[in-house]
Amino acid sequence: MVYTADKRRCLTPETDKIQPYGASQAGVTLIDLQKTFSGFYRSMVMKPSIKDVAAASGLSLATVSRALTDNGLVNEQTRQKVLAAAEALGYRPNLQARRLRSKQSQTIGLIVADIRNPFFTAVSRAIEDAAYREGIRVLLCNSDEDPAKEAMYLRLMQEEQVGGVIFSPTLSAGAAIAGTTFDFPLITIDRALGDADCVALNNHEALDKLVDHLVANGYRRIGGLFGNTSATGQARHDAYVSAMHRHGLTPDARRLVPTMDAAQQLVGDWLDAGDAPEALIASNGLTLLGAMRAIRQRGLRIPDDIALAGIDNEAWTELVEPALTVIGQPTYDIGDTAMRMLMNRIHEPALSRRVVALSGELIVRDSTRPRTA
Amino acid sequence: MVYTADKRRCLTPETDKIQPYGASQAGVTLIDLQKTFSGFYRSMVMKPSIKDVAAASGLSLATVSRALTDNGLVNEQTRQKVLAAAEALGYRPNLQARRLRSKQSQTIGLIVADIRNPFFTAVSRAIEDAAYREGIRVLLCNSDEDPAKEAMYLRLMQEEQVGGVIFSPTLSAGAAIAGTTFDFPLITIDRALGDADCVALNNHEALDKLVDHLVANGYRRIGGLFGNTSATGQARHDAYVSAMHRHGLTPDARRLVPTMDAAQQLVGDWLDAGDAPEALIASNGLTLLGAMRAIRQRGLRIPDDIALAGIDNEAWTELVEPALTVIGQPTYDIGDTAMRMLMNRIHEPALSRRVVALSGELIVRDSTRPRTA
DNA sequence: GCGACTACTGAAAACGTTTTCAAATTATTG
DNA sequence: CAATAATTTGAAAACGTTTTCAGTAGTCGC
Repeated sequence: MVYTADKRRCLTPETDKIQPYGASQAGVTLIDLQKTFSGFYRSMVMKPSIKDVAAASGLSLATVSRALTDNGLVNEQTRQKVLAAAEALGYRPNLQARRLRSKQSQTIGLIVADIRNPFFTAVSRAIEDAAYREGIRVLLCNSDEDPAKEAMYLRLMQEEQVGGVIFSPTLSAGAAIAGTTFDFPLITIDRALGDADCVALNNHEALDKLVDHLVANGYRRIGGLFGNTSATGQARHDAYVSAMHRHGLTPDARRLVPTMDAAQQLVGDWLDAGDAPEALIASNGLTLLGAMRAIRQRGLRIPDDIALAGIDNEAWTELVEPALTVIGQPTYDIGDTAMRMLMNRIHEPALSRRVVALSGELIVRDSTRPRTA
Repeated sequence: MVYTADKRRCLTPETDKIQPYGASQAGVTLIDLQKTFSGFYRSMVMKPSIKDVAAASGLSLATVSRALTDNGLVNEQTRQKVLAAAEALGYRPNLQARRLRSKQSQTIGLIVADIRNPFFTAVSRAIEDAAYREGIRVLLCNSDEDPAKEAMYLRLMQEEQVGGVIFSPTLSAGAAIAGTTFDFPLITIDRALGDADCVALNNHEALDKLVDHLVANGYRRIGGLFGNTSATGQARHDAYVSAMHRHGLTPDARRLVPTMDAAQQLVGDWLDAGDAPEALIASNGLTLLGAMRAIRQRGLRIPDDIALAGIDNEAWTELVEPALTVIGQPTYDIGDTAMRMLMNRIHEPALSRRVVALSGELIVRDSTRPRTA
């Protein structure tokens, strides 16, 4: 039996009447026929189902199903027979049917702001490694920091009956999904959200390290650049302010949409205004990049005119001249931990909320050399 | 009715007997109970199905189904009634059931070598944008250039009944899947494979541009670094060789595993050996990075001691000192085109093979300044 | 007012599995 | 050896949809 997209058109009695064929133009009919007989990727034979395996092995559906999935509920000899028959027929399970019946999708969702952000790329790679190790699929979505998209994707995850979701929410996500309960556990990464488990950089410690380092190297007027779309921007901002106060210094923080262009614009204006700080901390890779470009654009020297440090140890930070001092995030660890926590919570839903703060590593490079002036 | 993971344990007669509870330690029993009554994310009521919507609206299953999916097969008034009922009940379709019955998974697969490679990140972002625009899910897999993983993921895609797969195969993939036919169309990106549609950079043109540019700037002894795991490495190598010959120059190409570390090692050895070329072309972002590091490590000046150019206009290439001359790949275009071709082929399976070569852009920067020596 | 068509609806089958329930067989125990 | 338990199997129900098929009501043209 041939299974093609247009099977109906060619095989059902309804279309054996003159009318449909007569009504269609010659060209269309031709294409239809080609489609029908093209063996390029549609196999010509019906794919074997568990039923066929049962018939071939002389056993019942139930037994075959058990042999193929369970472990130990079936006689080893029988199991081998089933496996052999399945192999011979080239049987492949239909995951949709399996999921429908078993109510287990073996799938998790991963909603990140933008996969092009190297931080998320690294994290998601870790998540995927862990997932596929456990035979779990990952559905990846980009929210673009857009609360509407976030809500849509969360709804989608419901429909997909995912077992859980790992998520980096925007600030507004909290309000948007407040009160909503999901059929799956939620683990947030990088940013906190409501009462969901969270794994993120230890922001307080990270900003402490950066400020301490800059102060130790003689900088006093230290400015900060923090994202205004995420709880993390907020957390880093607060940590920066308190670290500055601890040193008896006056914080000078600017909040912005965390994109390269916005940072370049903002830092440019800041520099042009003439009240530029002695050192600048950028709270993520993109804003650090924007800041660097703005400084370069104006022909200023780092760190002599202005020192620069940031968060996210991206490859380029080491290659630029001068190399940039950064806090390296344990990206792979974050993803791996998130996945572990998710698996754990799926099995033990009642655990109380856990927040894991992972330490970043201060990587000192030339952009924050001791102040000479 | 409560649906929890351990429903069976609490409700079936089998476990109402003393034995299981008696056998378990107190702690375990406690956790089980917590799980049962935890409303944290498992909703306490059964999710409404299409059946409930039918009951609520006083219509049949069939009509409700049609109202929810079809367009025009149902009276508009009826449709509104259904929609209202669905809304009131908070109905969400079960995608597994829908897919099982309709045999349409509305899902495509995306198998890339490594999502951490910015090239693939950019491409996959384009693919996902296009996919979600069409209401299609994307299943992302990293093959790590491992033919065994590739084969495994392709089999997985079969089981997922995906509508199609976009794939960046290794060189050996061809041999591995030769003769195999899939139930879905395959579009390869970046690299060719068998008779599958392909969309990639116009490698010949790209290498021509690079070599021409270097020659025009006075370089003669131009070395090349090319990956040995992909058809693309091969294609770029061949294009390089023919471009060199066209100029009457002797090619000096090295093949390697295309990773940063391997490139750094190889270029380091090359430099140490004393026969380093005047200019070096690296065939992708990772090898370019490795080459840059090796050159830096030895304190050599670019381009005075050795000029450097590559393929892939990654953000860092512009920021390093000196900025690097590269061929920028139309990454977003590649993904977008691949998706378009896939959709097209799903609808018209019989089309003959199409290979799309997109032009890259030569971005001239300081690393290939005219030769002064 | 009749036949033919159209627009709409519902009952029931189907999709390919897993799971339940009960039965049959074999092993274990006192 | 009888009684009980454990192991292994199969028939049939279930999962939540879409699709087929058939039917009913309304409309149109003559």
